[in-house]
Amino acid sequence: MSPDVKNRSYTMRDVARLAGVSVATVSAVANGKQVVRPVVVARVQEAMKALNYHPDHVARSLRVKRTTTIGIVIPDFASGFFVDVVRGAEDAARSAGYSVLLCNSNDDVTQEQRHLRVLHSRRVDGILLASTDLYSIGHGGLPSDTPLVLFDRIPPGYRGSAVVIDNTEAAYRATQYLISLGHRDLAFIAGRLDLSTGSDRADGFRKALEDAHLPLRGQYFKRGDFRPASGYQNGLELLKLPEPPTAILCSNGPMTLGLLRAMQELGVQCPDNVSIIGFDEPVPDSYGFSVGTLLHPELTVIAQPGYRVGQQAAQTLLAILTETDRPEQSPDHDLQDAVVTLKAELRIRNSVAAPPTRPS
Amino acid sequence: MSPDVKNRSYTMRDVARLAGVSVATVSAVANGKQVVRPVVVARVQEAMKALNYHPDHVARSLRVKRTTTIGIVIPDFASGFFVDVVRGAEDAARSAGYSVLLCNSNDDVTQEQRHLRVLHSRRVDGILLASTDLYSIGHGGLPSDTPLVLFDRIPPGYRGSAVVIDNTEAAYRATQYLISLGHRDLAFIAGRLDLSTGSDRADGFRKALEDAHLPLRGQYFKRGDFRPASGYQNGLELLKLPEPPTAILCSNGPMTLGLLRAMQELGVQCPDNVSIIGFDEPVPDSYGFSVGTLLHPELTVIAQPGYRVGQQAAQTLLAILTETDRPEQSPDHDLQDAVVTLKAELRIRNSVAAPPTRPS
DNA sequence: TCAAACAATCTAAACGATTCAATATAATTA
DNA sequence: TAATTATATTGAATCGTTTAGATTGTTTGA
Repeated sequence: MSPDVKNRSYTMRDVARLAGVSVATVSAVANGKQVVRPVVVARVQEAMKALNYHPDHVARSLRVKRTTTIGIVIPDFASGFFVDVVRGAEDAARSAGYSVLLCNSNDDVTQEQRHLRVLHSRRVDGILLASTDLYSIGHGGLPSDTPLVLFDRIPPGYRGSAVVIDNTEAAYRATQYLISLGHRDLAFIAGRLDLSTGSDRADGFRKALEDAHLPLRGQYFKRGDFRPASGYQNGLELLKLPEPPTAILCSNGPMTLGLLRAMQELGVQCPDNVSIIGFDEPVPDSYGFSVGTLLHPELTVIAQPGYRVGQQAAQTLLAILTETDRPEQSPDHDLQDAVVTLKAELRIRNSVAAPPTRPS
Repeated sequence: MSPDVKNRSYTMRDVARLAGVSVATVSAVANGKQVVRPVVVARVQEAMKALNYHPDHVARSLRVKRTTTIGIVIPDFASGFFVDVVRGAEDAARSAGYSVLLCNSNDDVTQEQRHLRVLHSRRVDGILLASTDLYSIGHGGLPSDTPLVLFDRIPPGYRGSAVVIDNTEAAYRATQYLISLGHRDLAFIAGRLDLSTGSDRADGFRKALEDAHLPLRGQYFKRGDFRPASGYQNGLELLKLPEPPTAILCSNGPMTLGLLRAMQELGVQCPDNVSIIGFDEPVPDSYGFSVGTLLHPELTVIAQPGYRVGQQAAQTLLAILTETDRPEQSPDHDLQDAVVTLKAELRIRNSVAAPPTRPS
C-alpha cells in the first residue's frame, strides 16, 4: 500500500491496485454509469471498503468542470427573513446533492463584489444573490454566463431568473386594511428606496392612499435603511410629531423592532394610541407557531414566505443547471428566465385597531 | 486566443501565451512568492486584466491539497443561538480568506454523518461541528486526523478542541437568583440529557437546589428535547399541576417560546403567578438592542454569546490549520486541544419576581 | 473455422493550477 | 575576457479524477 509516509488518504489508484484492476474500472464502478462485471464490481467495492476510500471531490470537479456547489449571498444575517431563505435554499440544494457556500455581504457593495469573485474562482455551478447593488449585476467581474438567480430584490425591468415577493401588493393590502379601519393619518417608514423591496413597498403604500383619495403628508413618509436603528430613529420622530400618525406601516423586520423600541421608550400604547403593521415576522418563521404572538403588542405583520423563497430560488437555479448540462431536452423556459413572484401573507393580530377619536 | 468554441474561462496558459512567458512565471506573479522582474510582472498583469483572468481555485486546491474552505455543521437553523454562531464563524473565516460550507443536520444522526462524509470528500480543511451524536465522533467514516473543533456540545471527558459555554455555572446562577427571591418550588424543563448542554444545565439546576437545601420534586423536573413543542407540552403539564411551581427555568430558546405559548394559552400571568427564566435570547442577538425586552413578558434570560462561540471556534480551527501547515513554530497548545469555555450572561428583565404568597 | 459483432477492461490524455530542478540571463569578480 | 555567482525564467511532473479510444476476450453467424 502506498500511503505510509504522510497520512494522506487513499486514492483511486490504491483501490485499483488492491482490486487488481485499472483506475478506469474503479471509476466505472464508483459512478455506476458503465457496465462492469458483477464479480469485479464486488472486488472493487471490497477494496474501497478495505481502504476506507472516499473519492476526492476536488479532483472530480476539476475534471468534469462542475463542483456541485452553489453560492448564496445574503445581505443581512440578522434578519429572520434571510435566515429562512438560507434554510430553504440549503434544504433544496442538499436534497439535490449540492452543497452551499454561504456568504454574508452585510449590505456592502465591496464585500458583495468580493464574494462574487471568490465564488466564481471557486467555480460554483451557480449563485443565489440578494444584491445590494442592483445596477452592477453582471459587471463587477462576474462572467455574464454564470447561472444566477436573484431573490428578494431585482433591478427594474430585469430579464432573467429571480424569486421575489409581490411587495407592492403586500404593502397595498396592509395599507388598505388600515384605511378600512378608519385610519386617515398613515405613516410609512421606508427602507432603502434604491432596492426594489424598498421602493415597491413604498409604491404600494402610496397607491393605497391614492386609491382611497387620502393625502400623503410628507412628514408621515420616513426614509430608513432597513436597519433597526433607522426604525428606531424614524419611529421617535413620527411619534413626537405635534400630530402623530394613527397608524404606521414599517418596511421590514429589523426596522419594526426599532420602532417597537421607540414606542416602548416613549410609553406609547399600542394599539390604543397608534396601530402598527410591520413587514416580516420578528423571528425566523420556522417554528410550529409564530412568535409574533408573544410580542407585546402581538404584532400584525406582513409575513414573507422566506423559506419558500429560498427553496424556489434554489430549485430554479438547479433547473437551469441541469438544463445547461443536457440541452437536448426542450428548455423549460417557464422556470428559467422568469421572475417567480410569491405572495406575502397578512397576519392580523392585535397591534392594529381603529384610530382613537381625536378632537379635530 | 483559445477559448472560442465553448465559452470556458481563460486559463493560466492563455495568460502566459498572451504575455509571452511560461505558465510558471504567471503562477509566480499570481502568488507573488517568487521574484519576478517588474517589467514582466507588469506584462503578465496586463494580460490577466485583458483576459479577465480569474485563477481556478479548484485546480489550485487539487495541487496544493488545501481548499481554504471549512465546513460548519449545525443542528438547528431555527435557533437564534446557532444562527449567531454561524455569523461569528463566517465572519472569522472570511476575514482569514476561508469560505464556509454550511450544513444543517436537523439534529439527525444520519444527516450529520452524511454531511461529515460529504465535507470530507470535498476535502475541507477543517470542520466546526455541533454534534447530535457525541459518542460516534471520529467514527462514522470521518478520518480521525481531520481538524475538528466542536462547539456547544462535547462528549464527557473530551480531549480535543472545542468551544462551549459553562452551562452548569449558568444554570446554577440563574437558579440561585430565583432562590434568592424566595422561590422554593422551582421547576426545570430539561433539554436532551444525552447532550452536554442538556445535562450540564440540569446539573447546574440540581446543584443550586442542593446547595440551598431545597428538595427537587420529580414532578418539577421535566424532560424535553430542545424543540418548541416539548417546551409547550411540558409547560402545560407544569402549569396544570395541582401545586404548580412558582418559577420555571427552561433549557433553551425554542423550548422557552413553547413555554410562553403555553402560558399565554392558559392565561397564566407572568411574573405574578410564575417566574420564568429561559436560556437564549428569543431572537438572534445581533441587533444593537435585545429583542427580549419587546416580549411580553420582558424575558429574563441566560444569554449565550453565540457570535463569540462561532468566532472563537473558527479562530481555533484556523490556528490548528496554520500550524499543521508549518509545524516549525512552537505549537500553540494553549489554543488547540483545549476546550475554550465562555460564560453566559444573566440578563435580568421582568419575567421574574418574588413568588406569590401561597396559603400553605 | 474464421470473421464480425459485442462486451468488458485498459491506456493515456486531459482538467488548471503549483513547484522542483534545470537552464538562461545578468551581474560580479579574478 | 573568462570564470563564477546571483537572479529570472522555464520544462515537466504532479495532484486524483474522468473519458475517449484502443485493446483484449468472448460470442455469434455463415
